Amino acid sequence: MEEHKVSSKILLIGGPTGVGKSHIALDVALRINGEIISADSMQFYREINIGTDKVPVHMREKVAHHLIDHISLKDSFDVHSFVNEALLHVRKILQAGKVPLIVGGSGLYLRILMKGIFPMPEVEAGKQAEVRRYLGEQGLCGLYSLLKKTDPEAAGRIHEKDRKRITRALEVYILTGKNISFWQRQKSENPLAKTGKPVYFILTRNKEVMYNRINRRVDYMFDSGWIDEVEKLKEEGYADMLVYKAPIGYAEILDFLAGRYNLEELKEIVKKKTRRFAKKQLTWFRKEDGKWIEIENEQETADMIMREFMKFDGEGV
RNA sequence: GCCGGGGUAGCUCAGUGGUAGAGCGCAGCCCUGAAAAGGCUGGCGUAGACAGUUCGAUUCUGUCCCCCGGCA
Repeated sequence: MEEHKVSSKILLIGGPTGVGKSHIALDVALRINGEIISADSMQFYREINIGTDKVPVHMREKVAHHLIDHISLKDSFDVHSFVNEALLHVRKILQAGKVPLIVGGSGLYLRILMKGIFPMPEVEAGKQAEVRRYLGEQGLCGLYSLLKKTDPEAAGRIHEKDRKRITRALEVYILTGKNISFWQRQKSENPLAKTGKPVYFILTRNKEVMYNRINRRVDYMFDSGWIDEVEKLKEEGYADMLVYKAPIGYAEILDFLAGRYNLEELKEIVKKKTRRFAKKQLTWFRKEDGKWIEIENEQETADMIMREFMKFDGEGV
């Protein structure tokens, strides 16, 4: 308790792809003696680089960045693992007397870090895979009626066509003997608030500016050898994993390599998907209770975050 | 110049004698253990222009304009 008085503030920075989170976070981290924890569901993977707009090494040399390149595409990873690992880093950084900055665009990860995730008994990975495989073979209609029977509450919340959520709910029921609604009613565990005092900023830009930045960034990725990266991954046998994990652009480049479309079409598709992704992120972040900042100038934004963060004493933002 | 095909939503196109749809785009939204994933919702547009037939034309007829293919 006492040691939290000194400093237990945790800075969170979220926002859509391409707004400039990484640079601003680095700037702030340098000034407040911070370390960065990535909340980006794709920068975790060490095999994919160019297309994830990964924080470059020269930036990582200035400030420690955690949860980047720490797993392989072959590993399975999810929100639950993220929360555990992120909290581990948060504690370590606080203990070292530094400030943790959690930065990324994966809204779910940030939300769960703030609000916690419901507890569920650990299940054997092999058994889970088996159940998933079984459910994957069933017809959607049947799955949904099974859900209605075993968990009417969840069935009311989940759309009948949302196969992923229906499968997850049923998987929990089969593996634990209790339906997902039961587990979701249990009190959440691992809230970030137990570890420190989080301050949450959400960075945006004017939409037109944002879309222009995305278009330019995609062109730059292609100029930087993105296609070669994918070709090499394909040779190394990662094609299936790229499709499965679905980082934007990778599956599309595989299609391009297979002759499905030309370079110009490929670039257009990737830009379109990225723009749509940014829009989806915006929708997600609108619901979060962080402080919104529309970036006009990165320096000013960093200054503003600094000021607000220093002022912050644990109540509100 | 002649012959044929076509001009309908931002794009590609469907369809109907009673003033129009579908995909994509775009916009909005949902989301708690695969999340850069998964799902839902949203279409009044001078129907190329003008004239005619008709109670009524985007749909039929004529003229003109434009696009595409073939022949000269």
